[in-house]
Amino acid sequence: MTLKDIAAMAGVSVATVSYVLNNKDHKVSAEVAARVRSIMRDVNYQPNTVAKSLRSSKSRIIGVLTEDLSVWQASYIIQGITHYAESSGYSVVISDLAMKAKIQSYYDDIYQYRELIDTAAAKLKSNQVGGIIFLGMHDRNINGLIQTDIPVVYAYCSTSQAEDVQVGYDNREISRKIVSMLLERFGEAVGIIDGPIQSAPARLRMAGAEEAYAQAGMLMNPRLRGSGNWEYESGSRACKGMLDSGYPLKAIYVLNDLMALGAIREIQKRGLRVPEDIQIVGFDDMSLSEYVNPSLTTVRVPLEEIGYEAAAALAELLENGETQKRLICLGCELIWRESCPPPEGLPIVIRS
Amino acid sequence: MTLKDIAAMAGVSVATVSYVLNNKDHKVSAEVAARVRSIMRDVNYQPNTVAKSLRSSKSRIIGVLTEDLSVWQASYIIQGITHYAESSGYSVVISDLAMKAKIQSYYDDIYQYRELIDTAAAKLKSNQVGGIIFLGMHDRNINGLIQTDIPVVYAYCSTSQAEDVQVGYDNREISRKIVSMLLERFGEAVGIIDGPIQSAPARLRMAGAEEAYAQAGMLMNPRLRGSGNWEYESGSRACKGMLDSGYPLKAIYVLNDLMALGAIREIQKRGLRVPEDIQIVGFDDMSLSEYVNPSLTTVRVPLEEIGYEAAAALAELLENGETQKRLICLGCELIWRESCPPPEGLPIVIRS
DNA sequence: GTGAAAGCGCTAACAG
DNA sequence: CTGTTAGCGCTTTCAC
Repeated sequence: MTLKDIAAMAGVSVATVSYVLNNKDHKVSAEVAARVRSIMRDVNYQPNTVAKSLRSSKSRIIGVLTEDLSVWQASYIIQGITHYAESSGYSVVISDLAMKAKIQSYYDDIYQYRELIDTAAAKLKSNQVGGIIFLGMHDRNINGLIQTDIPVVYAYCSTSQAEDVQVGYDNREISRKIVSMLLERFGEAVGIIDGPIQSAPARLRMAGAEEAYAQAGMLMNPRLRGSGNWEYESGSRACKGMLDSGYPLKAIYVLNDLMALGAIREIQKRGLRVPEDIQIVGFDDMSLSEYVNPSLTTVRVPLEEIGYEAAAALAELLENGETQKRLICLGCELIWRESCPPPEGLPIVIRS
Repeated sequence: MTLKDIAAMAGVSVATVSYVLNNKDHKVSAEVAARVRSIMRDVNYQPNTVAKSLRSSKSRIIGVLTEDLSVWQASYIIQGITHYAESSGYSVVISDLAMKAKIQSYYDDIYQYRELIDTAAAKLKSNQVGGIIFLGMHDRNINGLIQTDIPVVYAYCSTSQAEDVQVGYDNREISRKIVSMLLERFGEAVGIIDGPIQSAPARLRMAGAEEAYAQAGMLMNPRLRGSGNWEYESGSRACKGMLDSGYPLKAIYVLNDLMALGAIREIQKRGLRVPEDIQIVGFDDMSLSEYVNPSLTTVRVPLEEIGYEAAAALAELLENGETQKRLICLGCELIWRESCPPPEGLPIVIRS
């Protein structure tokens, strides 16, 4: 079923049908438009978007380039992208670099990495995507890694190029608020488990924490500051160090949920209880953090919204050639659960 | 950069360039082919796949239609699909029904459901996908719900239409083996927490369990058989019922990880220990099941492989017009962890 | 072996 | 307002 068929059935030319299809109302009389439209509906006509974009050389296709599709955040972000796409007549094609499996130890081999990306971006382009949303694994800084002449939006990752449009979330402010709350309740007895030193989000979260200390006129006790690599075991280790230091410890802000679980395990291993003896706040709100024992108080990152906003920004770029929003920063929210119950039991809202 | 440009640079016609692009070796002399190829390489030529599929009216695009992208299994399966696609020159476009948010309580309103699917499938078709992989939420039976004239492969869901090609995993056999192992070790003191009655996989898992009982010449104690709705709370409830029955209980096979966590919580609440007092085996190997306390012994479903095989089957359908494999059933494996340690400490392999 | 040319389904001048 | 027409980049038949 093509434009031509519709045209024949309606007794008009293909041009006319094309006009009504594209809502060029001023080019076609109301009655003809109505007739054509009704025929389209009757035969359930679906325009061939491929031919359309071939001819008009502009496409309503969003390319999504993921560093690794299997990181748990990816599907939520992509759902946000498809949500926007479906509500705005875009379609989305996916390309997965599968970095975790492909380069593993070469993780820092920037050249191999660049080649992978270039190939994938080229393939995407040959599929006539109008632009690309790059979905990072969020730690690495991906300055200038993507070489292409179509618009790119960076989601859940960071670039330091000012002209890049990127959408992320507010690591710093939510951390400041959480640590403020913790300091107010537990004073000196607050610990922190940091992420890896190269991680941009970890640095931002620590900056927020330090701001909270400064505002409280307090100093961070270096013995109550551990550091991990985002993995479970490293959370246990860091927690062990803090516990062994002998300083009073009533609460720990752990910069991700996995390390928080590791920390909880270490605490419980020593016969201490969470939250009665030590409270724990994590970061990420992974899907199971609600179901562990004790359930985890943690920061929910607006993943779906990140995807949605990234798609919206790309669409704007595609349609207007530019965006105002270069740096979209979305707010997070603390989700109160058992590992750190809200003060006095009333769940005050902590949100950035 | 188009075929025409390449042709001009090589001093040949577009037809010739097209021949070498498509490796029609017998239609073009070796030297011309070599010259053209080197030019293509020099200018980094990327054929326009859209124009290609428009002209040849066959596409190397796989449409993935997900019932809900945010269920945790989806991203692994899709990674399998993209893995196959990338290694075989296909691209993949995604459409998400987002059923969880869109129809919620209308979950069983088959008509609204069908309309959603039809719309999505039509959109996919208008994007010129060659075929569709339908990614189910796995419980529902989706007989004849997809109406389209392009090939469809059903992944992680079930159809009872014999002519449909579907790829799933072996619920029954792995369950039989697990329950056999449990009966051998704990005799009468084995409980089971079932899934919802309408669930096809739950029925298969129960069938495997019953087979194990039959082979052992034993009968399932109805008081040690609970039933849930896959959710955490229902696992606690079912476990409570079994514990309250007063029958000796040394191990429970819980048909998914979430309910298994609920069951563990109930057990611990009563001051009993897992695995010392009661052992637990789950099903799914969700990403966090490794990190809960105690870590969960559970069944790993070959999600990536399901995606890969589904894509391979679709590709075969697209390229040959048919497949031998109508019903691809992949094996699962029991992952030994703390909640049910391997007998005698040596991790025997239980795999279907 | 190679090339000219028709046309996939659609858009957008341009002419009427 | 409506129709004619020339392509978008590519494949493929048919003639040379």
